[in-house]
Parts: sequence; C-alpha cells; structure tokens
Amino acid sequence: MTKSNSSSENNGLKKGPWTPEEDQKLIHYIQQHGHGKWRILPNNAGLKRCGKSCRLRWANYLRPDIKRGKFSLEEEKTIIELHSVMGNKWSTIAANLPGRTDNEIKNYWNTHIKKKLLNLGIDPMTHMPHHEVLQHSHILNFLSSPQLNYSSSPFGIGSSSNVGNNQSQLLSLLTTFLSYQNRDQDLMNHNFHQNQIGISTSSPLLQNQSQCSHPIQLNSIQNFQSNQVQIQENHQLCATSNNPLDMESQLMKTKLKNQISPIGATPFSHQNDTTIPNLWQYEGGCISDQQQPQSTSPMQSFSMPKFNSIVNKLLENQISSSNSEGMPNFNQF
DNA sequence: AAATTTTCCAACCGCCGCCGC
DNA sequence: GGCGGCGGCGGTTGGAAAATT
Repeated sequence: MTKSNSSSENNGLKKGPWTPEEDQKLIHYIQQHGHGKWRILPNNAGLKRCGKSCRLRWANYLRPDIKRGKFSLEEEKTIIELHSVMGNKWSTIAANLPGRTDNEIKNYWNTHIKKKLLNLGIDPMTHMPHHEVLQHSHILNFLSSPQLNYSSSPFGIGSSSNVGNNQSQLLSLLTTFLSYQNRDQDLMNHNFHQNQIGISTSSPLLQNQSQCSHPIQLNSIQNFQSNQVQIQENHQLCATSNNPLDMESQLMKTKLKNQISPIGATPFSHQNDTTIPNLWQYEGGCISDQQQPQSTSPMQSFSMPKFNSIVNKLLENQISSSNSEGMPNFNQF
C-alpha cells in the first residue's frame, strides 16, 4: 500500500505505512498540544517520522472530522462541476466538500470519475465531448488562418463579395455547429448527471440556458475565441478563491458566458432541453440527420453524414484546391 | 485453486509560495 | 531585495486487495 518498505528508514526516520501505535502517539500529542509546527512535532511526540509525514497522516487520515466511505452522488456531482471550472485544484475542491481531503478527491477523480467521463466520450480535462477537442483546435486554427480571406465580417452572410454564397454559409454553419456543440456540452453533462449519477433535479443554470429566448449573438470566431479566454480567466479567478460564494458567482458567470448563439442557424429541435439538436436550420436550408434533407435548394442543404464528412476532410487537411481568393472549394465534397 | 492482471489508495516526492529574518 | 525554513499542493508511486483468467 505504500511506496517504501515499512522497515525502510532515512536518516533514522521511518517511512512507509503507519502503525496503530504511531497513530495513537500522533493523536494523543495533537489532542494535548494541537497541531502546527510539524517540524518539531515528531520529536516532541516521540515519533521517528518527518514532520511532513505527520502532517499528511493527520490531514488525510487521523483528523476527527474526516468523512470516510463512498462518495455520495451529490459529492460526485459537485466534484465534476468544480473540476470543470477550476481543473486539478484539489485542495480548493476539497474546501467545498466538508470532511473530504484533497488526496481522497484526487484519488476518486483518477480512479472513478475520469473513467466514467472517458466512457461517455467526454474529455476529463476539458469536459468537452472527446472528439470535439481535436475538432475545435483544428477547425478554429483553420477558420482563423490567413488563407481564409474574410471581408469585414468573417462569417456574416451577405459579406460574400469575395466568397461564394454557399461557401460563406457553410463556414457560418460550421461555426454554428461547433459553437452549439460547445454549448451543448453542459446539456450532455446534465444528462450524464441524470443518467449516470441519478440526480433528478434540474440545474437552474441549465434551465436558464435552454430557455433563453434572446441568446447573446456570437458575431465572429474571434469573439468565440475571446470567450474561451474569458472562461479561462474565470477558471483562474475561481482557482484563487476558497470562498464558496465567490465560486458560485464565478460559476454563474462562466455559465452565462456559455449562453452563446451564433448567427446564421438555429438548432431545430433545441426546444427539448435534454436533446442534442439533430436538425440545423438556416435561411433556405438545413443540416439534417436524414439522408435527403428537405429544402428548396439542394445546394443549401446538407445531410448530417455529408456535413460530418466535410468536417472530417477539413481535419485531414484535404482541402487542397482553393479558388482565386484563397478560399477552399467546398464543391469538391 | 492458483496464477495473473487490474484496481485502488495511502504515502512519498519535488516544487512553489509565504513569511520572518 | 535576498535567503532559508516551513507548510501546502499536485503528481506519482508501489504494494495490498480485488477481479479475472
């Protein structure tokens, strides 16, 4: 159970697992004198351990207010939510889970929650659906690359003096699709909580999100990226705060920042707040999970498989032919 | 039942920031 | 401001326990 043999010693100091006798000595000393001054504590308590080892043993195991046993569903939910905001700040997360230690939470994350998220296709570090981590990084790089010679509005429909209208709309849709996928991350997490953890109550934050009738508009990919920067900044703010109220406030800000609806397209089935949209409408067309989406103009409609294949080809850097303006030629798909 | 593999978690290690001198 | 000691944090280890073959 330990890194070192229980009999191993270093400068006369014992390492390895603690014996009941050692535990008793430490508990007795701290009950009499309190903790702190860990460097001198072992000598005074008659322990052949380093101060650090004593502090760790007390903090992670012997402290009387430690809650042992399985994590509750509510605790698990809290860990996931806090981790999505502040990352591996185990001590800060532990400060919000009474009776739990940072070490315990870290272990529980690594052995249980991480696997659950991975099995659900969610990247445990970014809390995004796993395949999108790659999609986002590649496509965002591609869309913001100099070879895409945007006019004043990068994705504005109607700014197509240099760009074919279909291509402009497809770019708009790509942005739309990716942005909504980002937003739906919370819905997926929500479903995860409901289906895998068994939480039956809906988060007010999520309800607000799905019912928002006038969503903030995302005007450009640059705004989308700066939004990500803002979220990162919120993460850092949270990371420096141990105050649960501050943290709640920051969580709320982050959630609000995610209430983004890009221009150009509307997810048709999004009124059901637990359903990831499978039909995306925009002026004159749609992206559908059906093979033959209904539309007045076939050029303005894409089946979801076709749309996915376009995304995949973007990712594979297979857009080789460009027109004279440096735009990729989507007709090849 | 025995051997092997996987999982779990207590404990260690190294680094960093804070504080007093 | 520089230095050293201390406490705290996050990453990692390795052996016991559990699961699988």
